[in-house]
Amino acid sequence: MMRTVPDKPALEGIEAKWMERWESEGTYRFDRSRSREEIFAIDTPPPTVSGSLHMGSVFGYVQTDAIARYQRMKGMEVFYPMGWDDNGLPTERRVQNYYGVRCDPTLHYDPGFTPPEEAPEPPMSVSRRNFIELCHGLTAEDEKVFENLWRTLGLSVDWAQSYATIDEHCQRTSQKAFLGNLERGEAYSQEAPVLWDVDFKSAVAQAELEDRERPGSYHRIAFHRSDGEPVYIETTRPELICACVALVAHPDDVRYQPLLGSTVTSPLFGVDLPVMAHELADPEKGSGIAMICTWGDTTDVTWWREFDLPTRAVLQQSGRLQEDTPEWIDSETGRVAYEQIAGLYPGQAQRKMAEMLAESGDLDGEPRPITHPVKFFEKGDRPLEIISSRQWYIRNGGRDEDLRQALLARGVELDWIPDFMGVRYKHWVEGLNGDWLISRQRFFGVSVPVWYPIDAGGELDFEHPILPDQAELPVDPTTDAPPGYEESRRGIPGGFAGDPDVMDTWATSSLTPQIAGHWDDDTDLFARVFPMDLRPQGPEIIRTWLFSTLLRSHYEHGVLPWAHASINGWILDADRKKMSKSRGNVVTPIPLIEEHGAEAIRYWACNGRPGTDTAVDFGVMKIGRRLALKILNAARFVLRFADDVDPAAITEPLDRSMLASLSEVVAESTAAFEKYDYTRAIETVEKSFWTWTDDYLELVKARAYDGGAAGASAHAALQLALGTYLRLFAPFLPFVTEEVWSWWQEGSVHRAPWPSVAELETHAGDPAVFAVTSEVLTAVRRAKSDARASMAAEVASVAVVAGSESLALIRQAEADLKAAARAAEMSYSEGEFSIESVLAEA
RNA sequence: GGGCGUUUAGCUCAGUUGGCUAGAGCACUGCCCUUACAAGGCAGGGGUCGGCGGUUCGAGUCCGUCAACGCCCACCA
Repeated sequence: MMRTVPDKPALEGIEAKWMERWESEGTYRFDRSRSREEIFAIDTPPPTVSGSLHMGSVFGYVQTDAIARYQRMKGMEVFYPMGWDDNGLPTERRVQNYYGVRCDPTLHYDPGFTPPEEAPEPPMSVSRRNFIELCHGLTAEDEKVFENLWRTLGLSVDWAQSYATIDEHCQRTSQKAFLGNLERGEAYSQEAPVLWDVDFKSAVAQAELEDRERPGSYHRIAFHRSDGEPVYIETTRPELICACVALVAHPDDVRYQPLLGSTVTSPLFGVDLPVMAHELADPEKGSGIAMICTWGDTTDVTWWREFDLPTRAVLQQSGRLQEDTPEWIDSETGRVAYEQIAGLYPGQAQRKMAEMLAESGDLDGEPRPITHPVKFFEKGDRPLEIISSRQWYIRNGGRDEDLRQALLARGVELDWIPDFMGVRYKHWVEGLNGDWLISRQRFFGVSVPVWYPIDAGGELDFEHPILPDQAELPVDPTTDAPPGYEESRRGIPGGFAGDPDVMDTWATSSLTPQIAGHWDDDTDLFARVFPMDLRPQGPEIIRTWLFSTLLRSHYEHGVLPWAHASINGWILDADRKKMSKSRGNVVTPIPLIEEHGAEAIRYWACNGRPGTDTAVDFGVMKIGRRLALKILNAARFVLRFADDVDPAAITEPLDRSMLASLSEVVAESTAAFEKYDYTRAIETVEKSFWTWTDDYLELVKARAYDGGAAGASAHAALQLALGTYLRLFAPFLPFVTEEVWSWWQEGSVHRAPWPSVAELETHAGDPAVFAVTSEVLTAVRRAKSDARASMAAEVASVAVVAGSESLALIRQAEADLKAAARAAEMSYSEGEFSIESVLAEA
């Protein structure tokens, strides 16, 4: 092959060049003819495309790519698809803000609709179908931005395998899996209290909650015993007194023991309430006795369940108190009081209640401001309320000890990288307190694929849902008629009603192995890639994505979805603060790539260990760029000599010694990669490479220029080493290694075989020759540096004092050493190691 | 309140089953245009390994404890 080494090698332009070449040559195309044992399958996280690009996106994906590239060179066929998570609330929210629209499912589809140039204020209402079309359009744009980023970074994904969680294939997979869960009794619907976001008007799941510290006020309020004596409770939610069903105190609390089993009446409303005893009532909190409402918090739900208390729900899905006076408030004064707060939001109602209670004398003192944790939907802006509603659930072990134990066992079976991440999974599963709520009262998602019969009285029969035919999937029950019904029977007695809900994003993305592997329509492919090898992901979604994927696989296939889970760390800014939009310290990757180059960004990412928080560090990126440049320049030197080299010509002890060291590096790097320890791998290779360029290249330079048999040995050794280093660096620095490889080798370095000890060992000698020779060279350099002389300064003599074994090693490389040190004479004597260099007169 | 992780040079980090004077890069200092590389090279200074206590012939490495920071979880009266 013609060798084409540029005169002035540069990094500029090579990224774009190889990005295109890899695509056109199908370098990373997956070959599905290979058997399962020959395939390495990766369950890539589908990024939320409506989210912003940030360094966290870059970090984990590059690390995974390094592993993928290693596996590919090792000879595995790598199944490395990319998905986009476009389904769900984040997209809806982005579309609402971007176009200034809101979805109103009661409107009819407008085929000619185009959104206004400027987002209108207030937002305009559009039909469900128009809204969904806007979602599809915007996510398609967002996906292009992400794909461009991934390509720029050099991710070796097979773009032919891409999927999007809202596409038809994903919807079909998601609905099929749901119907399987339903058939086996793993999914069910139930009318129950749920955590409700009043802005999104949707239920949310336990995994999507977060606590936020919020200001509140303790109101000390009198309830009344039958003898007229007050019983004071302290509450932050006086507006829920109208929904109170009981009071509760600790059974051992002597203050309230006399009250247990008696009845008190609520202030203003005059409702009779029993006083109960429960261990969860904390004598230290407030006055030690609390009111139970339906429902102010999750403890209320617990008490309500355990005591089988009546349901007195007043909060509506809108977040307002209901307009009509509840029937349990049956006194005239009670009704008058309720009318004051009817239809208000909780905050307004609370202020009104405080006024009314002060007036009636039931408020003791002023409300006392406090700060307390309040449950929020992680993407929400207002506190969650608890309301009663019918929702779909998948059993997850939260209410079934056997299942919980089985899922904990799966967590133990999984290989966690790093190990301690398994603990997070364990604690999450142990802490589950309810089944997984998967239905959402939203629009841009996969429909819950069921309909309900409507009886003659107009009531929906939720116990006997009508299911679709498999062949019809995916279905949208809000527009499609169920099997055996005409569309005209929708919503009428004796007809049917479609379930209006969609499934949560996680209900679909928990099936990424099944989606990517085409479980529903390509059993041959699925058998070749499933169970997968690796799930790389962030730590914050262990409780969601990892857990739910494991659960679905456990149900559907009875196995772990993958053998290994690699959890990356957090990205921190220079001040070691976690990056977040609210802090305003997010660093976006595109400008960084433009400034430092993709290789530099990759180098930074590959130096972040799994599970270890990593700071964005421009210094590290700079080093990566320097390394890439060094590879170019070193290669230019190596390849300036003979075109045809013969490895059999490698006879010089120094050359054979260098190759022996390199062989150790190959072994160490391979062992590290086998343990998914890519940082160890790059570290080992990099350290060795710098020694190679700084010492070995300097030592053999003169001999290489001189030629002859000794020169031929150097030429061959240099090329053998270069070819090895390029392959060792290829997983990390794919562009520069490919560029140099193309100067003198056929094919892609990324499809070249991973270096082996076997290919080097026949040319390897004693690694100590190179090591000790380097030491002597360093000592001579130090002498020159101390003398403030140029490294090119002539040295009259170098006196080496060392042990006899070391002396013997050094003598083997004497000629190289003299040339590199510019030394006229070398002398040797036995003793404590020391080097004495006498510089020649200037 | 519970759990996990981190704490090593000014900065970012290595330090693999406990073993010679604790390492790298950046930054800093000095020298050097040496025909692969000046967006470079060579050399150098710099740390009582968060505190305390313990095990051991020997501890950055193991155990206990405390502290700071980060993250996760927790029943919000």
